[in-house]
Amino acid sequence: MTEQPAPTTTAGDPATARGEQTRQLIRDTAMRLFRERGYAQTTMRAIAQEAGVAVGNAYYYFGSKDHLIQEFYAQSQVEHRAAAQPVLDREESFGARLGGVLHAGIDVLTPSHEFAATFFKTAAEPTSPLSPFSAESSGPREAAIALFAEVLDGSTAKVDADLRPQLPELLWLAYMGVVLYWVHDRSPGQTKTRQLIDGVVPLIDRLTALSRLRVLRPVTRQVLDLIRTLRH
Amino acid sequence: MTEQPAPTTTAGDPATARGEQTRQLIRDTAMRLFRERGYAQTTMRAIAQEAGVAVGNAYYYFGSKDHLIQEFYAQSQVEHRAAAQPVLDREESFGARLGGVLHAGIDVLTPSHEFAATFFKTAAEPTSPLSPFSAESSGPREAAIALFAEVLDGSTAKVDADLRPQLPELLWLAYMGVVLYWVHDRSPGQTKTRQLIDGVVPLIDRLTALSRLRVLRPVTRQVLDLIRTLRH
DNA sequence: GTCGGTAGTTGAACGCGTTCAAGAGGAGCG
DNA sequence: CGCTCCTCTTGAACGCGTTCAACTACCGAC
Repeated sequence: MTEQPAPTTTAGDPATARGEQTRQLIRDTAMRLFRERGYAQTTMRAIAQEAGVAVGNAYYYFGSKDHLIQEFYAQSQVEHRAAAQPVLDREESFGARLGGVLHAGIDVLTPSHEFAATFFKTAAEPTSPLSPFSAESSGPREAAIALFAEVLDGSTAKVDADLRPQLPELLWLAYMGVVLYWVHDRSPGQTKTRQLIDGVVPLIDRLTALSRLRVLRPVTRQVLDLIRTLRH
Repeated sequence: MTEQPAPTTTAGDPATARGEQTRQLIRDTAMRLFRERGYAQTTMRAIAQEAGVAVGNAYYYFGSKDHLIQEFYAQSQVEHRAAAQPVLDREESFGARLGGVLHAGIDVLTPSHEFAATFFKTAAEPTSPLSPFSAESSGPREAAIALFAEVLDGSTAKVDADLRPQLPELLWLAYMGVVLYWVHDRSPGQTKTRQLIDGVVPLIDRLTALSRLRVLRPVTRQVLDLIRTLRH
């Protein structure tokens, strides 16, 4: 408000237009209210009022109330990546890296558990741009998959050569499963989800190791063939 | 309307009260409109108008628009059970029984693919009574699990003794996974889902058989322990 | 028969997400 | 300085799901 207009761009961001401040203001206000009151209890009118703009103005920047969720989604992914860094620096074994990264993901999401629960409803709709499988979410999704590629690449694990290129995406899928469980997890502090991670990580560790075993080779092939078939 | 009141009950149904006809009328009208126009495009006003009742009357029988979905859910389960009967009568091998029952489930759902897609959004919300894991859905859920128990019991399959009691619920869970894939399946006629079933059934078949193998015994135990831990 | 109570029914009203025609503000140009 | 154009902003209005106070119809009791 009292700030001078700043000649065309504020920082090194080339996308910064005139209304960029308003965009961020609305986004931040929305995120705060979502966390404070929950998704359903936060009205677009309340967001606009708290941000000091008109209702329609929010719709100039965000196509719908649901689109505000996508901001949360993208933001969480960035925080997840940052929270995972120490783990990736510290750990060498596949299991420790995977477990650490999964726990880091839940760490980041934990403050928003209640709110995230209601928003996953929207994310589950296939036609929604919010679906983690949708084209609109490809940015955060690929960043997440890349994170799991780092988990694998930096580890000492030995994996079946055919399985290896598919594994990062499968790990991401497993992470989505963990998040799905977490969303439904009613246990205090979501302890069960932590147990799920601690239980499923050695399992994945073991299975990836076993994938090189001769007896299981046909099964491994069967799985990989199926995945290739179902690829879009 | 022109029907005589019928002394307290119509048939052998003890729950048949005065308004039971209205209830069924509203439900059937809603189901029809959902299929014709989709969930979001069907308004409560339209349902009421087509059924020839007031809007508020629909809310006397169904707590919300979402609750109408639960009717669909329950109805689908009954149809699934009926469609599975021939398979259970005919097939003896575990794989054929499981595959047949999974295909039967998708068969039943297929006419409602578009509508079901939007309604799964609501089902995914943990707080919703529509969630397949919720207490309110326990009826259809347990019926579905019982169906998969029949798949197993009537088959010639030999399964690890510790795994066996858990398997029906796991198979139901796998079915939920298939349905989740089906909901997102954009391929014409949902062919990919059919491929998923055909691919995943021999896999499950193989894995259950392998569960008795000595090398895999520790893994089997690990999985079962985890499941027991995560049970509510 | 009539009278009370419950089950069933009504539709106007509320708050919500969303739309849109109208306007405000500033940059570039003559 | 005035004009134009484009970005940004406004708030009333729309249709939706949902609520609720009021009303009606019918059954059992007396």
